[in-house]
Amino acid sequence: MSKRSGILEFAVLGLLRESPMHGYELRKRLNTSLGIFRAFSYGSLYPCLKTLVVQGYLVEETGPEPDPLTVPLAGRRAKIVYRLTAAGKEHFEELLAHSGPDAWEDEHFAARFAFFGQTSRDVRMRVLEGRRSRLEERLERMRASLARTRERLDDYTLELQRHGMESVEREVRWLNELIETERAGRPGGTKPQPAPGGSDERDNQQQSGGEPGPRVTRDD
Amino acid sequence: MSKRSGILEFAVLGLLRESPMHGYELRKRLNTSLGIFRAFSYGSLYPCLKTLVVQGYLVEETGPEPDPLTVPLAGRRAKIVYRLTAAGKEHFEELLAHSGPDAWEDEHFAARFAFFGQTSRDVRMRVLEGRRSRLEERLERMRASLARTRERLDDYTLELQRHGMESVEREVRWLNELIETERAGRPGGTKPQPAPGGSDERDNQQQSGGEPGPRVTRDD
DNA sequence: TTCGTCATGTAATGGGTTACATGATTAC
DNA sequence: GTAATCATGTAACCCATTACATGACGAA
Repeated sequence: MSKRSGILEFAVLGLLRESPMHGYELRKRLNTSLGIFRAFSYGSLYPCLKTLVVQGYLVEETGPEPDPLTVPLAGRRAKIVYRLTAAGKEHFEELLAHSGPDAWEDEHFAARFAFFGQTSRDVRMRVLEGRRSRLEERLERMRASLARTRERLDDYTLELQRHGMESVEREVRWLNELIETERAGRPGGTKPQPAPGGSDERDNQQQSGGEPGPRVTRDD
Repeated sequence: MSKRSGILEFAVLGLLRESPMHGYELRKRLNTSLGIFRAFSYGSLYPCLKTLVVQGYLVEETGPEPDPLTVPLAGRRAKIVYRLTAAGKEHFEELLAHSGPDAWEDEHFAARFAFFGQTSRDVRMRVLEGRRSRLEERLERMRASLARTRERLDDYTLELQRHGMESVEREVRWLNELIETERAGRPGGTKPQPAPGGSDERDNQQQSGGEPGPRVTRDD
């Protein structure tokens, strides 16, 4: 009942950091706005919110203060709006910076990336570089395994491996570009709240091959 | 204790179809040879094997028949070699053909693809096309969501979505090529046991952009 | 004789899902 | 007044993981 450590918690804190919301709305944003996350269900979202409240990272606010005078009904079930506390904000900051051992895995990385707009540049750099080196390890192992088993596998398996490797390679290139852009960006050390003006030189035509990593799954 | 329905079961059956193996070896092949699968742990593998035995899809064979005369030791703990039964083979075939609702998701698809060498052409076609239409649905939703929220998101979120969409688009193109190759291939309807001779015209230079889909994760 | 690797397992836990149950509000 | 969708939740399960425990076998 206490150990919440998943993408969901992270994403909830991140979204709530931008503005208070109630559960239903939260879930929608999880599925659509961010584009990255697989569709979390209410079955996981609501319990998660509860424990975050218990931990003191969130506070519930019952209803948008509808002026008790105009709404005399007693048992009126109101929307529960969740607001991030100071402790919650701090906790989120820690999660961003801390970078546990699995922080570079696909979904964890995607989740972090999704909140880059709220992240300081040095943390962004660490995340991007961490992800990159994780992918490079992956490539290493794939290359090794491929060399070991070459010719002993049928064409389909080979094609699958080749395809997988290319995907990873592409993502590495993508990361390289992002890192370079990041390096060249305004040297200001922190919080570019609205949006990073950088990365505009090259328009969105077709170069700059975007790639595989960030998992996109179905929303509702 | 009865409902085994995961990638693991599928992969185990598929690997065992090629040849009998014991658990330890099985796990290694799961992690490396196939390249696709995330590293399954013994904690999931062995229980899985047990239930498959109970279900009659596998039989255990204790040790490689080391000739009882030469090895008189009584309690000699032997390797347990698992062999696919006829029922097991049939079951695997069903799983391949059946195509439940989540059969087109990333890992399920990758697992199926990994056994294409043992799969009939029409099933291969169905799998590839199923995957493709699933991805196209995904694209549809992504485009819609992007159109809805354009300009209201910061550059990073946008970049992430763009990147995600490109990944999906690339995989669609990859599938298109595979499907075309499949269509053009030898018209023989079934089991190209060793390897499909097709898809050789275009060498592995750089066209035919391979892409994102099949999840590759770390092995041990 | 000790270390690494092969080899097999179990118990507790984790992070999520589905299916279900309920009720309020809005649009027709 | 009824259907869709907004809104909140619970219980049971799923598929896997980690950490742990055991032991055989080969090579240094």
